[in-house]
Amino acid sequence: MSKHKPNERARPTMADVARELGVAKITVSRALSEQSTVKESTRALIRETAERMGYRLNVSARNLRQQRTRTIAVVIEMAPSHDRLMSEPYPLSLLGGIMQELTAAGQNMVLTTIDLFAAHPPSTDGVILLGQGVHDDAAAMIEATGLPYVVWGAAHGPPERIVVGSDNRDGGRLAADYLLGKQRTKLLFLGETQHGEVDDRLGGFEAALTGTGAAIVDRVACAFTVAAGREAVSKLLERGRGFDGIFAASDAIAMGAIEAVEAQGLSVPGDVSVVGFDDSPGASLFSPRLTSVRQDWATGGALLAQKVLDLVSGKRVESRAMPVELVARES
Amino acid sequence: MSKHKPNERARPTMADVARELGVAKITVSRALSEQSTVKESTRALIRETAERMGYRLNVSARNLRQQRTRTIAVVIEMAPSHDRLMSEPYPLSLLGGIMQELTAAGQNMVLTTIDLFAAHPPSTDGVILLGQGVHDDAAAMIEATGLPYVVWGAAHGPPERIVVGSDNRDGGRLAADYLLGKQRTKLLFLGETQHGEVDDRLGGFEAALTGTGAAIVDRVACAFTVAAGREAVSKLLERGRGFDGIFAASDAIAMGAIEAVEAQGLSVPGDVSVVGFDDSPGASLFSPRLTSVRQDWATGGALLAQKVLDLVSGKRVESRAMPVELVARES
DNA sequence: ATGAAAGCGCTAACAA
DNA sequence: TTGTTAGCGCTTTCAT
Repeated sequence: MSKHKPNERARPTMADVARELGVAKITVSRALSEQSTVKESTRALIRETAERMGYRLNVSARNLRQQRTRTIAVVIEMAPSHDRLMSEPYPLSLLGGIMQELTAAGQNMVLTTIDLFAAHPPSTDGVILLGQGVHDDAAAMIEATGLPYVVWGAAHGPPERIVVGSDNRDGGRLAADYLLGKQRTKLLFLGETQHGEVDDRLGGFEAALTGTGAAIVDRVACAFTVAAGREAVSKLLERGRGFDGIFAASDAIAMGAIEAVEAQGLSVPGDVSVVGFDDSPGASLFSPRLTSVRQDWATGGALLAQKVLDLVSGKRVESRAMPVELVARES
Repeated sequence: MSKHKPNERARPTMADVARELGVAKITVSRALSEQSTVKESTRALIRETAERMGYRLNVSARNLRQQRTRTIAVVIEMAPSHDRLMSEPYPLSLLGGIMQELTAAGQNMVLTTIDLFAAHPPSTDGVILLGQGVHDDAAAMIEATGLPYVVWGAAHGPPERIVVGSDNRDGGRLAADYLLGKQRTKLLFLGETQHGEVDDRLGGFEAALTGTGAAIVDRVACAFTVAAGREAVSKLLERGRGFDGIFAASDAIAMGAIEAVEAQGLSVPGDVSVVGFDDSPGASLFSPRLTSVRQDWATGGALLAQKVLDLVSGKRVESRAMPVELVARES
């Protein structure tokens, strides 16, 4: 019958299904997308025939025709790994929140690194960027694509950029209040302030300290890992203990710091009080159980997703800082 | 000049760039994909012009024309969340291994749930499925798409299905050997054996016990959470302690079990020895530090990615069970 | 080294 | 309720 193609191995297209039934392919299109303008009996027939022939929609073709992809890119700065699980600033639960929301909206999510995104841009309608990168370079790269995008992090960029993040300044304040409540006066800050969010944490911490008698006696730039925290504090302790309280920019750093303190025969919280950040899963498992500032990752992720989808559909959108909460435990 | 379109707001296409320079659009295409058949000077000119005009490749159009998407779908069974971080059978590091490998191959990754995949199939060349689902239903659904796919889990399905997973039977054996070495003889197994991987763990555990004088005295189906582990063991202990060793299908379950044991005034490992599974990040933080069977997630993820890409490019591919390792700690 | 024509598979717009 | 026509933006094929 079909003189066009001698029955190749390839999968059938709408044209094939249409020819089989003697209808126009637009009718097949309408039927399979359940449009009510097609008679229900016709729809059923087409559905069955398509099924029987093994027909599958070619998503690329539809994306091209409709000029949209129902896909959002989530761009992270580096690949996750086992030893970074707890220390990563952007954990699985942030992704979970994003995914939940995108899924509910029927949107797919392509997960990619900043490098891959630059080299092989995927086909997407919008972008969620987790972390601006040092000096905003990641955000600038995304901006250049012209796609709608939102960022997780600190609002240090241009004011028109949509940013969702925790209220890191307030997190710093909470940490300060906790340490002040423990009568700590000589405080140590551990964290890399090149990172906008960490800078905000330090800012809020300092602000809450002014006029209290307590003060920051030292600050050490420090990666988000247990090892980095341990090393930083070990070095400091070699020249004697000049502090009685620590605010660490992540729980991993805090754990490393505590290990270093205890390695000197000192006790936490006896000699030194410690506050971490993130309330990671390990915080309540660690010994001593870690006091930490909790971020609401899941809600943050959901907000990111909502906002980027709103941007895609042309709505106006605003930045948002999410409240944080101090979880007081033993440290 | 351009009489076709009165300079719309839309982004320029290759045709626009071509018209601007008075060349054919195919030349623009060739130049931008750096084909050596185009004179270098022409290439440079086209590159600059495209850049100046803000040209961006339309990936959907290319995907349609080339009949491939450079994208692999990773299908998970449910969205990750904070409280599941440690207990999930498929953690971030598995994803990390997949991502690393796909990224290196210039492939994008779309992360999706089984439901979303069914409702809105993304445009992909292949699928990595994490977990077959109960009764294989997830795998069957993927199979029906006709796309090349590989599965993480246990090789309980049809033999032609490509499966990558840990050697769970050997993991069970290692757990048995450890408990036997601690002179434990009345053993408890905690885990949901509907789950193929867990079933293999139990199988290897039982096999290693035969003819040793030790035996399984009880087994409880149990979700992958701390709470489920705690509850299962609490219930058992209400009628007295009939066991002196526990093999739990995950570290989270093991932690819950230990909490329940200690809540009765018993000690781990004094009265009861416990082996977990996964060696999750919390295992070494927990008190007592948890003995656990470690899976090599990152390598597993990398293998999954390699194999699905091989399938996509028509190569022959085989299933693979990865070695596991017992990490002996305090429990 | 460059170009012209064709068409990937789908759906919007406009008939009938 | 169904059909016709056109075209999304790109790259393959075949010419020049």
